[in-house]
Formats: sequence, C-alpha cells, structure tokens
Amino acid sequence: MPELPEVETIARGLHATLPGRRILSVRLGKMDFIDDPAAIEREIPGTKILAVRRCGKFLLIDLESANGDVRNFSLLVHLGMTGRLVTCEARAPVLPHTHVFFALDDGRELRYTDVRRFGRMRIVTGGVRENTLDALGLDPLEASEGEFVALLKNRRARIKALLLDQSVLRGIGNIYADESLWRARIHPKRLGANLSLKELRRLYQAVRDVLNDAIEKRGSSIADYVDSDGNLGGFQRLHRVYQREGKKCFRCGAVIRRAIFAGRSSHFCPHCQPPPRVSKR
DNA sequence: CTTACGGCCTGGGTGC
DNA sequence: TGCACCCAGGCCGTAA
Repeated sequence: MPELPEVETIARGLHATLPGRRILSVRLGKMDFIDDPAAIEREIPGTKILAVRRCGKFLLIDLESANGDVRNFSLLVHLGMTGRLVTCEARAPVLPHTHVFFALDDGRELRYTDVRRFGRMRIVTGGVRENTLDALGLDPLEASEGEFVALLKNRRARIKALLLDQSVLRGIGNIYADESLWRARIHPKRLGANLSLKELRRLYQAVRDVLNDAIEKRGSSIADYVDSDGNLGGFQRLHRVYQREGKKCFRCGAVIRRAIFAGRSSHFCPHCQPPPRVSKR
C-alpha cells in the first residue's frame, strides 16, 4: 500500500533517471482512473521531464511542454492501493493490468500498472496552486514539533483518524499510523485533545522515526508495492503491529489485537497502548 | 465547523 | 472445480 515512504522511494527512484528525458508517445489501456485521458494523449507526447517529486501520497512528474512553452505542467499520480509506476526497457514483458505506457527517448518506458485501478492520474497546471494538493495538510517530515502538536491538541477526533486525515498531515496511511501509535504507546481510539503534551511529543518523534526508517528500507511491500525499478521494499519485516494480530508484542509480550474503528482495521498492543478510560463502543 | 460513518471503486483470496 | 462473498485503503458524500 503506497504511503509516504513508498511514494518517496518511487519519487527518488524516478527522479534519479527521468529528468532530461523526453516522452515520445503515450499509450493508454483502461482509462477510467484518468481524469481527462484525451488531455494526457494530447499534451504529454513531446514533453521533457524536469523532475519527479512527492506531495503527500501523490507523485508529481514536472513536465516542460514540447515547444519549450512557458506553460509548464505536471502529471499527478496517486497509486491508490495497488498502483505501480515502473521504468523498464520498452521490450520488457508487460505485466497484467498495465494501463499506461510512456515511451521515453532512451528506449525505456515508464509504465503504470494497477490491478484494482483505485489510483488516479491527471494533468495539473499552475504550479503549486492546485486544488487537490491545496487541501493537503503538513508533511509530517517537514512539520516542526510545535506545528505537529498544534495540529492535534484541540481535536476531538480519534488520534488514529487524525493521523489518517490527509488534510491534517499528508502521507500517512494505515500501516504507518498503526506503527507510529505503537511506538508512541498511544491507543488508536484516544482523542487528540486528550493526549498530554508529553504524548503528543512522543507521537511526533514516533511518526518521524517510523517514516524515516521505512524510507531507509525503501518502503513496505505488503501486497503489490514495488519501487520504480520493480524491487520489493524491506520495511514489512520491521512492522511491530501491522498485520501481526495474535502475535506477541515485541515490547511486552502481550497479544497484538486488531479492531475495526470507523470501518478501518487498527492493530495495537492492548497492554503497551492502554485504551481510553471511557470509550464509547 | 467538526466528527462519524456508510458506501464506492475493483478483483484476488478464501471458504464452502 | 466453481462460485459467492469478504475485504483491502482512500476518499467522498451525508448526517448529526
């Protein structure tokens, strides 16, 4: 499941080889996950790739239009659950569910593969001022401790929901929310406003440590995730709670539990992460 | 405005 | 072997 560390790994991988390359042509398969397929087919061929970067869980491929026009623009890609963005030789075998092919001027292709097609793809213009991205909260790796604390300390929602809320913090998904809460020893059902300053600081550090460790291990390969070269990540081996229901807590030995909060599964240690006193439901 | 929650997207895995 | 159904995670719409 591509979250911040996985998208960061892919962005770095693509940024290492794509800038300067020109996109010669575009071929589309299924396109129901693309906002405006005609615009992609019309405006992408002939463009030069300037940079690849991450914003939350979004990938942005910055492009220079074919004629060197002033109007630069970007291809915005969200990988959803099963999306893959991989470069390979143009003659390389095509994986099933590959729906977008960008032919590059060095004989390679940039391909988008997505079994479930929960991903999204669209062209964005006008630099940073773009509504999809404007709605995003702070990047947890860029926010200061003070900003992080201020974001959460007055919120009456469950801390798990707040961590997942992209308009609060951008880039955290279910894996890293659960792993961060375990490291900070905070139960997912606690309310933001009920956390002590000490706990919020602990959570800030936990989130950063988890994300940085995961980036270092090139992300978590749970089901479909691979990096931009098609290689698996390594952080799934270091998960402490995610998908460890019934196994022993690495810290205290208690049995890790899984529970559904607001339709989302949460993995936690009932001993290290004590539940709120009065918990409704 | 804030929060909670159901539903939707799709198809692989599971269990009968 | 076939088949129905559960479920994944993000996001959006709705309601309280």
